[in-house]
Amino acid sequence: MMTNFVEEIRWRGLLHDIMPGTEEYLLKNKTAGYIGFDPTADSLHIGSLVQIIILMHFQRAGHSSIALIGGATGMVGDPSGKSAERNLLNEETLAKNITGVKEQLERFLDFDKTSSKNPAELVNNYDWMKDISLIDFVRDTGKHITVNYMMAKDSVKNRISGENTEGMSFTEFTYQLFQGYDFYHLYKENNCKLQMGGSDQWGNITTGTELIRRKAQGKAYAITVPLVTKADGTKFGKTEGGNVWLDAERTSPYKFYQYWLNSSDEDAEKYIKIFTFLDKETIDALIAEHKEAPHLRILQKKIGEEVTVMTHGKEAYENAIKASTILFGKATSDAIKSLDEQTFLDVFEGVPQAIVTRSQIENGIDIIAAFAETGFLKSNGEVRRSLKENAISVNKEKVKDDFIVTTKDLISNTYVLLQRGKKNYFLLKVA
RNA sequence: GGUGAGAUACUCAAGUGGCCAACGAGGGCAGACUGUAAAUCUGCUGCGCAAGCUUCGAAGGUUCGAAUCCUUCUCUCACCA
Repeated sequence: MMTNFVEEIRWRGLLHDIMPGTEEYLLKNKTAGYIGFDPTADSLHIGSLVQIIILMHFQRAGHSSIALIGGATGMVGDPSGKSAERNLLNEETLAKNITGVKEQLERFLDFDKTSSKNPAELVNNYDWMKDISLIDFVRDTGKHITVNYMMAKDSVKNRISGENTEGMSFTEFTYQLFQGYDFYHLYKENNCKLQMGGSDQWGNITTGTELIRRKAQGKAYAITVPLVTKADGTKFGKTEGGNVWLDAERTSPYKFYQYWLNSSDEDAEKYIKIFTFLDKETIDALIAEHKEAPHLRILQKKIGEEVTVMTHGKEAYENAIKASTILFGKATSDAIKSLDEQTFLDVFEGVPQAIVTRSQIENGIDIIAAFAETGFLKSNGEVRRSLKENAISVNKEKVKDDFIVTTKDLISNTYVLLQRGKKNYFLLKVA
């Protein structure tokens, strides 16, 4: 049984553009739809999460979702939304990226043919592109699309006219034909009638529907989703530390959770619709509740929970909560010492460290030396100043200038947590 | 190639012989407040506990004393060609 996929993404604010007739067609026919993922890195980031979620909705609505990995198109480079020529990836990197992206998609989409009634499918366009010769491609595909048509696309226009004099290589110009061919291929082989993607993909997608119309006299559909934005105008999915990745190695579950938790109220109302699968009533209730008591940040916590559990699993989510409580709550040094070493390291992943010897700590390290000589703070004077400001903590407890760091302060018998202010952490590690 | 202007701390920018570790603004950091937010208020922002030490494009020089005057060099900008 199919549900109204278009209506579902519409109320969630996930519908940017839709080809006329798409909604009606999807209501009457079970079909397949696809979204392409370019393997530009060995992990996807939360920007791609939107596309993944669209595929999940599509699958839930009773259709078949196809995730396409751009093994071939990734070698060409999509000019959409780019003002300058892209660097090409070498094959080795590309292979590694494809593997990484594949693994991540599997966490979200059900590809299992035995358990699922309408399993999702994972395809790599390299599989069919690699065997097409240039002559075949030019004769069989290129013949159907005019250069005039291709030139009219924004992604091309922006690069060959106006202010931008950088120009565009033939390689990138060809990209839309590659993507169009993918759609044609899936249309023929997988009964795929719909391509979805970010709003910048509209041009590339319609090249595909055009190709299908001319080459196969068929009708195919297109839907694009809006770019996720932040109310303050900064880029979604970026922190000072860089992208927020879906890979736990690159962005720890703790940081991942924190990213959502730190959403502004305004963004949170949008995000809960986009990134969670909660139904409308639940979301409306949560929004109302949040407005009553904004300081409790009900929305942010819920989004954090849903998305973190979906991406990293329940256990990782609970650890993230525990870590957050310790870092930002009124944690005592006892609570910190109660952490097992792994959780402790996860929480303080990326925190700078310095090595001290066991004998040093057994003799006791003067608080000024502990902060200055380890390189945490720049000078003794800075430590003294911070002490005066009451900004120095050891294991989450404020200390005075006569404090001596000794073995009793060790966590897991190995670490001492130094802190200046609320957000600057530093670890002493006993070697 | 010619002429002129300039180079001061993270950034902008005062200072034109001693009162200059150098006004002010922004930024940054911290404290209070708060929702791990924003706004606001307060403090700090070369090293040193201090005496003091090292800083104003670089190197020399004048002077009791130089960011400030002189010489050379490097770089930047403007105008001319």
